[in-house]
Amino acid sequence: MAAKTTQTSRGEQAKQQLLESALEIFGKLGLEGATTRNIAHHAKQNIAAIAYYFGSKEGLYLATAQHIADRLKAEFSPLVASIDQFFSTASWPYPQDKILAFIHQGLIRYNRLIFDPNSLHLSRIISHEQLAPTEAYSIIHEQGLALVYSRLNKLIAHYIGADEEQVLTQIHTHALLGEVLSFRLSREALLRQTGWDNIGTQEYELINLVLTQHINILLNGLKKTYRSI
Amino acid sequence: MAAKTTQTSRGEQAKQQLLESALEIFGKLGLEGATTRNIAHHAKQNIAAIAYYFGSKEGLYLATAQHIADRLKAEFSPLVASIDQFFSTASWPYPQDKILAFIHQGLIRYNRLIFDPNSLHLSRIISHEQLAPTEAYSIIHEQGLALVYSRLNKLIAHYIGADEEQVLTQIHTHALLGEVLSFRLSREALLRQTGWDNIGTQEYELINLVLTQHINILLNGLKKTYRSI
DNA sequence: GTCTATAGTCGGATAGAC
DNA sequence: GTCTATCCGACTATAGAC
Repeated sequence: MAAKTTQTSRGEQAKQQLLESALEIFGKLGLEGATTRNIAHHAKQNIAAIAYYFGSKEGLYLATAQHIADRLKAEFSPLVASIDQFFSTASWPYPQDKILAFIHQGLIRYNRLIFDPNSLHLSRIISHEQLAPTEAYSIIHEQGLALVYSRLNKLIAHYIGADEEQVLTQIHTHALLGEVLSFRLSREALLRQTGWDNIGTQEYELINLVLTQHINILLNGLKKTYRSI
Repeated sequence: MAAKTTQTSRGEQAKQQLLESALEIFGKLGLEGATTRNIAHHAKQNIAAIAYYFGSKEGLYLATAQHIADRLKAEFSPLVASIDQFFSTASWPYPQDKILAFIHQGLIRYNRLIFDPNSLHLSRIISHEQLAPTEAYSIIHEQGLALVYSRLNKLIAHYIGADEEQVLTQIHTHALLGEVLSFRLSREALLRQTGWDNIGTQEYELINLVLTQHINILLNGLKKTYRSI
């Protein structure tokens, strides 16, 4: 039994290492660019292990997508839970300052995730999938991104006084989230224009400052527009 | 001489067709995913033609980047020229409504370019390069994107009353441009959240409407902030 | 369960015919 | 200048030893 435990845990460990290396190397090189040799070598496992544990390169890629979805869920579920609780316990009209605080928390947490060195590869893969969606995108979106999008959209709708079901409202939400994402997705352009050679703590703080300001200006501006209708 | 002209033009045509196919296929599949066989076949040329005209697959990729930079230049140089002329002929304080109009023109033109079916592959390659920059990104940025970024930044600085050299100002510019880009870069997320199955004319108009509104709210909000300092 | 050796496939580049 | 045929390297997947 001791032997079995050791073997099982060794297998588990091999799987974990393969997954983490896959995250990194798929992130850097994309599905096509990455090779199973490369991933196996980086994970200090032999090439056959990938076929054994994940069936194929594709299987490993999908497992990586599931891993990303799980990470997103873990990262946002506490916030999502407290937002859901807020809406189910607070009574209408919901306190506006509380709603605004939730929106800030959500977007700032998104921004932090994006630049967290431990999650860098994660956002690379998500971006790749946005550009050229495969089956993996469904996993990531439905189990991960959609959580954040829908809550953020609901919060924004209630703050500016719009209908959360309306497409126009969803576009507002998308645009706002786009501000956050642009710092990751157009990272290279940002670096060149600012002359930065990296986005470290200082740069991150500046970005956060600007984002916070933009969120306030935009949401309060939209609120006025919707009120006046 | 007639023969020579014919041959030259045939060669030119082959080069052009290869370039256009490369744009499309590199855009769809990325540098790694695309194959020279695929590109040559799509261009109705033989495989050896790529090596002959562009030296290698890499050479073709760089030529594609140059092609993109040229397209960007062609698309924006009239606007850039009139902006430069505006700043050199108008006297301080520059008429604010004129500046705002230029900003709208720039961003809306950017948005149009992004969704123009003829330019779709172009923005795909740019996005790929933002995620994993190669030598090609330098060509695209320095000869194409930087033109737009710098003029837009100058306009925004003058409108909100900030210093165009300041990093903070550049971050404002980046965030604003990010709103536009997000509709392309996070296209898949947008489609899923709105339930759209494509971004056609109607959807494009809605996006434009929201963008225009956001630009006005944000810039006027920032203007107040900077005034009050 | 784990690993090595290899089969089978495909892609980029090139030699040489026309 | 243009094209076909082919080489060589690299990749995924698998068969079979341990």
